[in-house]
Amino acid sequence: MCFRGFVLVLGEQREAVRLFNNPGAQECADVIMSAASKRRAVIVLGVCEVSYRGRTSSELARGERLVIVKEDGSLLVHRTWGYKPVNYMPPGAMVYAKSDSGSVVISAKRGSESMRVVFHKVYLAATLNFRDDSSFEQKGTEAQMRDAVVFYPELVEKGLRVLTHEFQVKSGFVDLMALDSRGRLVAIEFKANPAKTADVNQLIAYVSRLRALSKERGIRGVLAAPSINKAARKLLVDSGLEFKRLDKDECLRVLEEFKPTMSLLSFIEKGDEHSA
Amino acid sequence: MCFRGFVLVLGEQREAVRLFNNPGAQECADVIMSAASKRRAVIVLGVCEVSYRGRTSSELARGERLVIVKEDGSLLVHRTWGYKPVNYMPPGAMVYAKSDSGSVVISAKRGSESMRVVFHKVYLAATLNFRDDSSFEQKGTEAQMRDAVVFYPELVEKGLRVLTHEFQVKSGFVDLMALDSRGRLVAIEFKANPAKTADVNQLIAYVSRLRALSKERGIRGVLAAPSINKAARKLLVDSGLEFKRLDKDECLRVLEEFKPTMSLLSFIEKGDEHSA
DNA sequence: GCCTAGGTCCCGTTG
DNA sequence: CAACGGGGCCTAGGC
Repeated sequence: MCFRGFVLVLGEQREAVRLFNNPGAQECADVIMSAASKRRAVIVLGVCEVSYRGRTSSELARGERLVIVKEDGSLLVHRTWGYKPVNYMPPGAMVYAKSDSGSVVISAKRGSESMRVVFHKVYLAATLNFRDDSSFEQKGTEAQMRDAVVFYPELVEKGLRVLTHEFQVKSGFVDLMALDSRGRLVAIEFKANPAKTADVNQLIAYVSRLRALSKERGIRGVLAAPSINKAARKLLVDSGLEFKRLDKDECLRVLEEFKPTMSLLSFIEKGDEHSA
Repeated sequence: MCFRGFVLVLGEQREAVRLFNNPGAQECADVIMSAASKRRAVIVLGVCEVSYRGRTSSELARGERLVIVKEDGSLLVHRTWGYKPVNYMPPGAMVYAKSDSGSVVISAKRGSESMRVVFHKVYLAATLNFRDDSSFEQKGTEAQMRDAVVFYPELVEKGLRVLTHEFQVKSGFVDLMALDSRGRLVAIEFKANPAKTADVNQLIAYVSRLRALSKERGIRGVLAAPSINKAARKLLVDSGLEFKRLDKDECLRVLEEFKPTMSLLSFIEKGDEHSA
């Protein structure tokens, strides 16, 4: 069965998808421009080639691909394999489409970068009038590990008192500054993933900076992560720093437990802001 | 105009795209499973919710989205904005689809990670039988900058002689080792992008390692990049290291010029391998 | 605007 | 297999 050259409207109460089957070059360009003006996304399936000039430059010869023009100006060229788009523009690009001697030319500009997709044949174009206002909730991030320790410092060690977070030193930001039970400063760096040498280097830089600042020799550095690789552990220990295994799930349990308190705290903080 | 419930085949000589308009849950699941068995990509437009468990965990409530199931098992859930998929599985996932009480459930597993997309309504499914064997060529990478300097060391400075590249020290690999006109060792670190403090830290680690190894105090460290940010430059200079501006385009010109020589060299190297 | 750091980073390369 | 570094990284948050 092969139908050609008509438009389909899909969606029950509303026109969520409008399909253009085997559109001509001019029609396809019009569809893209019209969607862009209404801030709607478009997908295009067909035979194209792509060139990019900007941070590097690249050429992609003719092939069949899926192109997505999104409502924020991002532009993705996907092959039928691979996580990443083979070519793209991040959000914020100005996207234009025109017909040029039988081809559809989509060009995108963003600062000093530019991209050009030339479609020699378009099998299908579809404009998307999508509703999607759901929030995306994620659990188990590095920030949440840090929050868990703020609320329950014993996750790292007994007697720990939290001083501040995101403490700025010359070489960056220390995730958490605390005092241990013997009154020594502790710089804590959290990693949600197995700690690597780069993470240790980061902690080394922070602690050496802190030691330079305070002349206090007793400053401790703790790398808190679910695990640490061998080379990293050796470098850590050789540098006089410590590793503390911190389980993501345990952190999440703590956060769940402290949720009421957290809400209360956030209420109090807001109150302070008003009275300040 | 509103057509419902038929299949469309697009593509001139070949069935490049097969469209399923408003498919039922069972039909859609079958389409996905059949495409998976033939290693073909599928796109699905419709109303879905997504959950993910793995390195973190996430929930995405109901909304209209584009889902791409690729032939290598990667699975992307795209909203109508943003460069990145809101949920995804990288290549290598096992993807299954089934119909469950009127919904299409797509599940993907990959090691300890799993993802589940439930479509409450599918507007459109399309299987892609795409041909795309074009190579993707990119110019202006860090490796190419290094190669340019190997062939024309004067890009960094007069009288420089290249010794080796990717020289391993404890803290990593020095991009390029060379001797300057006065016989001093030079460690060169290339960056294709504006150099940051992290890059300087890397070079500091390398040079201090080299100095420890050779006891030679005259070892120089050079950071070669198109530009360097202020803080990084200060850290660099304070650490007794040097910055050399290296233009990407200039490097590319050099590579173009030396292309004949490079081919010759590669031929000779191959010959060496055979004779070795 | 720059800069810093996280990411379900992905991805290739190498030991 | 793990480990390491690059990426047109992208993205969020500070300043």
